Amino acid sequence: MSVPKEKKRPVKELRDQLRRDQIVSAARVCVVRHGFHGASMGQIAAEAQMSVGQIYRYFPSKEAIVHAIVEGIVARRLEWMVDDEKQIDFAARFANRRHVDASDEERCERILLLEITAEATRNPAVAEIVRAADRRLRGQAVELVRGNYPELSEEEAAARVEFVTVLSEGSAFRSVTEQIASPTLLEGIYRDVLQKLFPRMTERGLS
Amino acid sequence: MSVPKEKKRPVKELRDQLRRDQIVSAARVCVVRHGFHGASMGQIAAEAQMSVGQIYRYFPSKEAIVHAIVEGIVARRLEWMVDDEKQIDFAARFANRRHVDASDEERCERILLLEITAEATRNPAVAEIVRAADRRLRGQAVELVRGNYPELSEEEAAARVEFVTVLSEGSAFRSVTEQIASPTLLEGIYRDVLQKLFPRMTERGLS
DNA sequence: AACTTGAGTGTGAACGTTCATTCTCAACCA
DNA sequence: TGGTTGAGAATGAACGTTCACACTCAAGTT
Repeated sequence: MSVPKEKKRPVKELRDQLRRDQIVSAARVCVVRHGFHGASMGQIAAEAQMSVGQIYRYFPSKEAIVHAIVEGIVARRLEWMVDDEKQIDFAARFANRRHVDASDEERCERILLLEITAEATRNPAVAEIVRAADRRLRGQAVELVRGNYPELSEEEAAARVEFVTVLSEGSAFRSVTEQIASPTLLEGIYRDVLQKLFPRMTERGLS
Repeated sequence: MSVPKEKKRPVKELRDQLRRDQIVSAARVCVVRHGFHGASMGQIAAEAQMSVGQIYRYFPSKEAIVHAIVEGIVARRLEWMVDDEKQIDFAARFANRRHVDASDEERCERILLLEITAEATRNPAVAEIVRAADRRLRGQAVELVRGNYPELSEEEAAARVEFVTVLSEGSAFRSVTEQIASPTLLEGIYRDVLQKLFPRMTERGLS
């Protein structure tokens, strides 16, 4: 009885994972459209092109889907920072990121981050996921900075990282509402500020 | 028949306004606790210590209450900036605002702003209220800056204002989740950056 | 002074929906 | 045939909203 299982499990699990991805992806669309509480299972099912009951075969509850979305977002933020090819570039990249008319995908990520932050203020489980990711992200960033700027104390590095994070999230959140100021000038300011915080960065980073 | 009415109208309208304030205030509490979609009329009524039906005497719908909350927040942001006693001080004040453990009231305002920004990404009416307030706020700030820094072009002033706004909203949003970095160091960075953008500010502003 | 009136103020049950979740049952492989 | 996969009806709770009905109280009528 165990032999056939061993043979079939891998393909089944792969398929299941694909299905879960499909559901999460559909849920993301619905959440962007209607918010965490506004997105109904019916809408998610329709978007995923399957029946409601089907979804419950892969997720125990709506809450679990929400968690999956949250985990996906924070995971992407982590790897986005880590695999940025050249270490400290992330700061420069962020400076440029803004105002170049973002792809739909990027816009969704920002809206979802907004939604998640709001949800984290009242949903302890979500808050914990966000906090955990935040800690890892921060730790990694501080390590990176200290590698490039050994003269900085850990505290100083942490403060600068926090500042850049504020800049990053602030610009992300503002970019989902209105945007008027000249991108060129604004980018100049970002560059100046980041240059001041990370002097050796721009030599490589802004190419 | 008209004489008694004329005598009673003012007091009635005052009382009605008080009532509306009471409802909005209760709704704010519920929205902070459960989000715009999560807050139910029943909860709001309980919080306001009146029956559900009573609320509908003062507001035509839940949506109307949401609008009232949004308008309250953006109005407060506007006047908060305007009546800041000394013009450009708002930037300095913002630099200090962070990390001094905020009052509950301030925390609520931030969470609501978060909620509103999220709602604005999908509710056109809310989006328009936010946009309108944003335009007024930005206009006012740019005017202020140009008064103090006539050497700046309007575009340059607008870009600096936008940057400060990003900083302000970014710090507000981040302060509702986790906060680790040293407040002192972080404040130093804020000060440096703002000093660079508004050189004549700190002489007065940070006292 | 006692009574009637009627508008204003209040309640909470009821309505029609919609929600998340569960259940049923047919179709389909092996 | 037995286990998996599919759809979608059933369920009960909760939602926003409405409504019928009570209470209050000052003005008007005897």
